[in-house]
Amino acid sequence: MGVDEPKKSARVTLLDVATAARVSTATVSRYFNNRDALRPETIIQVEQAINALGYYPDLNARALASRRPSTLGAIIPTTENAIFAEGVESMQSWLMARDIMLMTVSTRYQSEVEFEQVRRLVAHGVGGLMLIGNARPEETIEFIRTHNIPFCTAWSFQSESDNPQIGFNNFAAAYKMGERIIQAGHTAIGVIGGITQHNDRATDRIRGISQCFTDHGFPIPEDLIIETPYQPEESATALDELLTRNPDLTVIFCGNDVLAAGALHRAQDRGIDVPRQLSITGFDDIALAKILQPQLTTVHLPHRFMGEMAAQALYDAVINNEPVKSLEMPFSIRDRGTLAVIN
Amino acid sequence: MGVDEPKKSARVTLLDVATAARVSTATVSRYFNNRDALRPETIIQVEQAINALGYYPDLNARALASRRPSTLGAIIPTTENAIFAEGVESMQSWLMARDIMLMTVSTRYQSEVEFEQVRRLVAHGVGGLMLIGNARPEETIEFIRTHNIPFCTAWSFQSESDNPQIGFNNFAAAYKMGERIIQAGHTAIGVIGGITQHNDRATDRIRGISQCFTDHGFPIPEDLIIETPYQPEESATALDELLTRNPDLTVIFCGNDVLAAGALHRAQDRGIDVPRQLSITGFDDIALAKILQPQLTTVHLPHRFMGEMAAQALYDAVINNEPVKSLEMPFSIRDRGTLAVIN
DNA sequence: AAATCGAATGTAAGCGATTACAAAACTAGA
DNA sequence: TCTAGTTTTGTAATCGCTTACATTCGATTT
Repeated sequence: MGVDEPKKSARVTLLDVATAARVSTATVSRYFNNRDALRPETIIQVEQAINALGYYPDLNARALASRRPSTLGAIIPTTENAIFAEGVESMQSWLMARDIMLMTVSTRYQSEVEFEQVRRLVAHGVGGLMLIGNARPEETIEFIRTHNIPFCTAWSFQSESDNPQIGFNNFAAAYKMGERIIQAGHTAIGVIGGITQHNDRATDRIRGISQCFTDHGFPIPEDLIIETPYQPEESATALDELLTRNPDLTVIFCGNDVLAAGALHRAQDRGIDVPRQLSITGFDDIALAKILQPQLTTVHLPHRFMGEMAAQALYDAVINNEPVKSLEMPFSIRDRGTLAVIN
Repeated sequence: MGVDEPKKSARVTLLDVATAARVSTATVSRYFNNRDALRPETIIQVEQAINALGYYPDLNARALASRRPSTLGAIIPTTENAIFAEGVESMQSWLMARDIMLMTVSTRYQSEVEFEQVRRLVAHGVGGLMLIGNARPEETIEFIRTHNIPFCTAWSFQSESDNPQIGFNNFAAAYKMGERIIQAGHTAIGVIGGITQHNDRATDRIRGISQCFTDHGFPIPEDLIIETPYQPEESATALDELLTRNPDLTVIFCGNDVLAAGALHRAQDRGIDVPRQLSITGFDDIALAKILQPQLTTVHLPHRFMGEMAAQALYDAVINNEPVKSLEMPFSIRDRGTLAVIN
């Protein structure tokens, strides 16, 4: 280690590169943003200086000067639920390839904090925002609109909403699952759904299954629909309750896979054979669905793909100034081991 | 809506506030950064202007001007594993309360890309960096050190490493679990671990259990230690293999809970009673551990707490210029239903 | 009333980039 | 050779903020 080593390695700036390459800062900047405007020899000169100095641009400074943001934001309920974790992960990797960073924060299902998080993300300069679902106080969207920042909602697609949405129709998916269940011969159903307050996905799923059973002549009694937090223990308790209210239930529709896991677990604890004596259906098709025993019959959703699409939509909006375009994602039923055919 | 509404809401800047409050920009800046230096009346003036205009600071510009970063970075293997997802989530929320954003990216276990991600995060101006584990090419740490940015590694604590670490001793934890297993009367053990290449956690866990059994006089034959990716199906296959190689195994030590779930699942598929005929242990204590049937006996680790500590360590380093201090986290065994006492 | 001094505020130079606009260097055509 | 028209490069303002330094303002001291 020499004595004359720089102690505090000050940042290598554009100016340093320019000086070393004997050109102006504008030229170096062009090297990154408008290379075609440069003579080949100049390009080489600059390139050498960059390599020699180990320069890389300060993306924040660039964002400031160019008025073109270098980050996007995503606000999700929780990373604990793999569907969101996977979704933002694929957003992230799609965006990173384009030199955009994603800032992810989670509300942990405290919807009151979402607005504050929007503010913070905007203060941090995000050029676009992804939120989950459409259920929220108006002022949040208003704030975003006022500040003129592109956004979309995801994991939900509701024709009645005028937000740009990259999501799927939870109502339809639940309805579809209902049809499967009815086809399999079930009429006595119990429902364990997520908390519907401030959660349009949970709401639509419950609405979907209810509507389906009503349409087919088996309206579900109100007391056979229970809302619980997305935790296995809660769901287990709910199952007990449901079975108390109607011991003849042959199937439990669960609002997501975690809930289904809890119900399955409890059923097995009670010595109930799933699916022979009781069928259980899930929703989301997270990895867990295939780990459970028997494997869960559930609604498959393209979470990763959806994340990527959201990233793309936001990117196009932010970088190319296009309006954010909505996109309805497909869903499908994964028939596995927890839905039995009866008659 | 009126005609004279501002079409493109240009950003409200410090200058706007200053003008409105009839003070200089420096004064407004002081309102945020050095309020004590202001006369009470001035504070009120500025406050009113801020509220009237709905101003909030541009954190990137602030970072640029103050040379004090407003973001930290975290690079994790995957969000698919809840331990990391939870960890970064708690980092994030701890930091957000302090006006710092966390940029999280995942390598998806492709360790080659980590270096590139470090570069990108640094380009995006992160003031500090958290990496997972200590196994990586030297140049990565070298790069970080050269650029003088504080960092720590996490989820691993190795006395032999000189990285600042916020983690736990994987070796010791596995060793401890080994002692439990031996206490329970087992001597014929099989191991299903994660891929050890570029993964010191996986490595140390396997080393720990091996060393323990060796120390107690039951060295584990090499062919009874299998490495597989962290996926239930892989683990299931590994279990089959293990049982082929030695049908008399009474216990399987798994490198994490997902692996344990896969093994458990397969064992049950084969009609093996867990734990009566075969015990299985996990590692990490993720939510899944309690969903499984029977519930998993596993090593409990304070993932969220660890994330918070890492955030704190980095924060102190970045904001207060302290050196990053290491911290060894505790672990404990959660005795649940998959480890049986035999003979 | 003048001098002194600390507190409160203002001025203006950056931070590291981008980008109008201007200037210089080429290229071709006459 | 000179001029007009393109390319290529440079100059300098700007993005929104912080902060060293200078200035002003009062209150206190003499």
